[in-house]
Amino acid sequence: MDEKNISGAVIKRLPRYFRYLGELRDEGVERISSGDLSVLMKVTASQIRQDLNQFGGFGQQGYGYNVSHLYDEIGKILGLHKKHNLILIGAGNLGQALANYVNFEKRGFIIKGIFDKNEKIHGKLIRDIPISPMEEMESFMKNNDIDIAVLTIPKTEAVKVAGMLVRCGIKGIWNFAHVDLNVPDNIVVKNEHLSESLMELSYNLNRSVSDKKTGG
Amino acid sequence: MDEKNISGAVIKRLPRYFRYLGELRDEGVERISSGDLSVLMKVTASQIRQDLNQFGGFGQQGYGYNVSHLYDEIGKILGLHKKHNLILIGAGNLGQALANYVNFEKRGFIIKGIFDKNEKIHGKLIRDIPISPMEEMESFMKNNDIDIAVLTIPKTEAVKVAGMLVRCGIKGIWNFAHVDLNVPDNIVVKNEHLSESLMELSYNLNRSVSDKKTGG
DNA sequence: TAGATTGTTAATCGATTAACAATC
DNA sequence: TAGATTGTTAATCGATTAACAATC
Repeated sequence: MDEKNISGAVIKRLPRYFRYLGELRDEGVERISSGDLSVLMKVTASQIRQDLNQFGGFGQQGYGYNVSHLYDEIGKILGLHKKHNLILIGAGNLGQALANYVNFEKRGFIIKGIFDKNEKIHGKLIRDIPISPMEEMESFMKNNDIDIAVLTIPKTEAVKVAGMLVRCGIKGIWNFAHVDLNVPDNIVVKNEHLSESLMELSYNLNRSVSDKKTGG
Repeated sequence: MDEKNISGAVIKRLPRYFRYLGELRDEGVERISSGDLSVLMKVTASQIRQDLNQFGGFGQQGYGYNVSHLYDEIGKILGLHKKHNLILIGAGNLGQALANYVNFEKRGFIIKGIFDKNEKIHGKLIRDIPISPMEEMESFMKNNDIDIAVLTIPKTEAVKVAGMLVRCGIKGIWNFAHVDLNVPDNIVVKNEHLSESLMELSYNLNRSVSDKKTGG
């Protein structure tokens, strides 16, 4: 809404800038130039300046960028100054791993509820949050201002559950199921297709040294 | 080695083609045109033809593509016809989740060893594989023809362990630690920075409907 | 053969990099 | 002021889409 249309390529790079700036800030570095940052991050200085300027002039000629200020600004752009309430659907191994990951909470992503259809684990606590039956999801969402659902269930169920979430007014879905969810355009889906990542890695393994190019 | 230089953008799309073709094959579909596949996958037919032609003429004018054959060919391109031996380093929640994920094994990614520095869990079995101390990693790698290491340890340790892996002759690293590993050019690193994904999702949540664009 | 659909070239679009005037 | 470094425009490079001749 506030900014002009920013390309997805730029957005994907913001969290990495955020990470490097956070580390610099923690090391007590006050200012940095696009040139120095480009060496650190192994990207071009031109790209850094171009990217940051999509959002306004955070730098100053002859000086560079104030690390702490730029860090805060990128945080705001990414929406990290706001709290996001999440629910986790699917309390299997992966779901539990994500629920236990404290760093999300530090960034304002708060897991409010955990749901699973397996009644044997209902009531079990994960970081003080009880695992609840799927049937309770709908009313829970109404009462808890949930923005994001994390889907860590098999693909066969994911499509159905995504439909339920949409009806309950979810805004974003972080999808770990290996299936493409078909949801309305105003709902943000971020797929985490780990097996596709591994296949990409596999492809690159078989290339010659010079061809290789991976990372992200 | 065999193919000319293929762009990373194309490679990233191959696993998704592979998935759709696998599903079509399982449904008994024998052939499909780029046009029909483009509708299914929500990409342009032109892109499909362009992508596939990087690797040779898999189709036939007036007919389309043979689903089963194309599936096999893409599998080969991705290196899925070969077995890959993996080790998992870090048997915390996420590591255990990945180790328990059977589908990797189905695609030829076999976890041979699991290592963790926490001695309390040494000897514990995950899918019949005992968790071993880090000290045994080096000799294990020598005796077991390991291609890929899955790094599910905190970022503070990941850099150090990556160095060890390089010295042991690892070919690829699937890195879940939130840090950029600094390894020689001939080693393939695929980063899985989940928190950066979540930030990207967060950014898109705050955009207006029309701006939004996410997915992969 | 006629129709369908590929393989491939050309056109367009978008993203990255280079260059430099503005300015702190 | 002189030097440094941004913000921004222009040039380049790469990726996507359109178009159509080749051909099954």
